Amino acid sequence: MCNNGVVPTESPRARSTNETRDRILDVALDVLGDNPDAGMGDIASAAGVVRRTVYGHFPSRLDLVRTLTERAVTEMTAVLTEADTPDAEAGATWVEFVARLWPVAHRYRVLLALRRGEYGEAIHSLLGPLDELLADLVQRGQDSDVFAQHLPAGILSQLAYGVVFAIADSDLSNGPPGARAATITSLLMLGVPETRAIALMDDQP
Amino acid sequence: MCNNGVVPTESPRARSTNETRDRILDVALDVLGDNPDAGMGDIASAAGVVRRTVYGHFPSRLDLVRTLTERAVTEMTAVLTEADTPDAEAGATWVEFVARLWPVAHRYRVLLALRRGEYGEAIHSLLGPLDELLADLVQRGQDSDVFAQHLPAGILSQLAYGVVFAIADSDLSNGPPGARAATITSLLMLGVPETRAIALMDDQP
DNA sequence: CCTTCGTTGCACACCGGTGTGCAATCTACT
DNA sequence: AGTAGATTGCACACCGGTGTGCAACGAAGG
Repeated sequence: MCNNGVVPTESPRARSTNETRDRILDVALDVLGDNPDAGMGDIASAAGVVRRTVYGHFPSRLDLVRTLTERAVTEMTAVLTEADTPDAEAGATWVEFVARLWPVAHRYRVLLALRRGEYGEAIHSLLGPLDELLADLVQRGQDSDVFAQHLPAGILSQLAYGVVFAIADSDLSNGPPGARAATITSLLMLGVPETRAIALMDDQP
Repeated sequence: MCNNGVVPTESPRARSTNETRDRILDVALDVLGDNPDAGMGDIASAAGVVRRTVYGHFPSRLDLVRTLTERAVTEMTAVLTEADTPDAEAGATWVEFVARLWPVAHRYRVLLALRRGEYGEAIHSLLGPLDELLADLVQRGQDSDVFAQHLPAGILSQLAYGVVFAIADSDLSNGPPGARAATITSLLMLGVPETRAIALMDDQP
C-alpha cells in the first residue's frame, strides 16, 4: 500500500475493475436508450460481460438505474451552473444551457421513458434539486420580462426542458438540426418572440 | 330474429354483451392511464369481471390496445374534421381543435406511454393517417404565414400536439387550467406571438 | 509461491404476467 | 322445457426476467 503521490493513484487492479463498471454504465445508457425494457442480460452482452458480473457491480436493476440517474443529475447540474451567469440575460443563459445540455440529454434520453413506471419515484426524487434550479432560472426570466408569465415558473420550466428531452429522444436527435430545433422550440414555449429567439441563437453558435 | 324496425335493433342479449365489452374498454383506459404496465387481471377486476372474460372479448393484450388505439384515432379524427373549416385562419382552427381534443387526449393519455415499447409499432401505424391530417393543417398555417417556418410541418405538428398529450398526461391534466396551458403552449411552439395567441383563445372561450 | 479478487459458467428458485382448456352456472330467447 | 351464449372459477403450461449460490478459472500482488 504505497500511495506516496499526491494523486490517489488507484492500483491497476482496482482500475481495471472500475473500467468494466464504467463500461457497463456507458453501454447500459446506450442499450436502454434504444429499448428501455432491455434486461440485465442484454446490457451484460452489449458490455462484453456475463450477466452475473453485472450483478456483481449492481446488486439490482434499481441500483443500476439509480446510478445512471445520479450521473445524469451530476452532469446536468454542472452544465446548468456553467451556463448560468446570474447577471446575464435569461434568454441568452437558456440558449447557452440548452446548447451544453443537448449531448447530455441525448445520452440520458432513456430517463424520459423510465420516468414513468417502477423507477419513476426514485428518478423523480433525484431530479428534484435540478428541477428547482431550473425553475429559479425561469423565474428570473419572468421577473425581468424576458420570459412570458402565462404559466408559473415551476410548470413552465418542466415543459421547456421536457421538450428538449423529448426532441433528444425522437428521430431527429442527431446532429445540429435537433439541437437547433430543441433550442428554438423551448424558447418559443418560454414566450420569447421568434425573431428574438433566432437572434439569441445566432449570437452564440 | 324479428328485426322489423329500420334501426338494426340489436337483441338485448347482444346489447348486454356489448355493454361489458365497452365497459372493459372504458375501464382499461382508466386503469392503463394510471399505470401503463397494469395487467389484464387489473383491468378485469376494475371492470367487475374475471380475467378470463376479458380474454373472451380480446384474444390478446395487443388486441385490447389496438382496439383502444382505433377508438382514439376515430375520435381524434372526428374532432379534427369538426374543427377544420378550410377557409378559417389556421390559428383559430388550432385553438378550436385543441379545445375539442383536450378531453379526448386526457382519456387516451395512456397512448403516450404505450407509444414506446412492444405496441409502439402498431400504435404508430394506426396513428399515421391522423398525423398526415395534422401536418396538412400546420402546413396551411405556414403557407399563410400564421405559423412559423423554423421547422418542417411534419415535425412541427408532431411537437405541437405531442405537447398537448404531454400536458394531458401530467399532473395539471384536470380542469380548464390544463386545457389553457396546452393551447397556449402549442400555439407558442407553432410560432404564434403571445399576444395573438391570447387573443385567439379569448375569441372562443 | 500463494493469496486475493474479479470474472465466469453453470445451477437454481422465484415471481408475475400471458394465454388456454374445460366444466359449471346463469340468463335470455325459442 | 330446452337451448344457445356469456360468464365464471378453477386448472394448467409457458415464458422471460430477476436475483442468488457456488465452484472454478486466471491474473495481479504480497
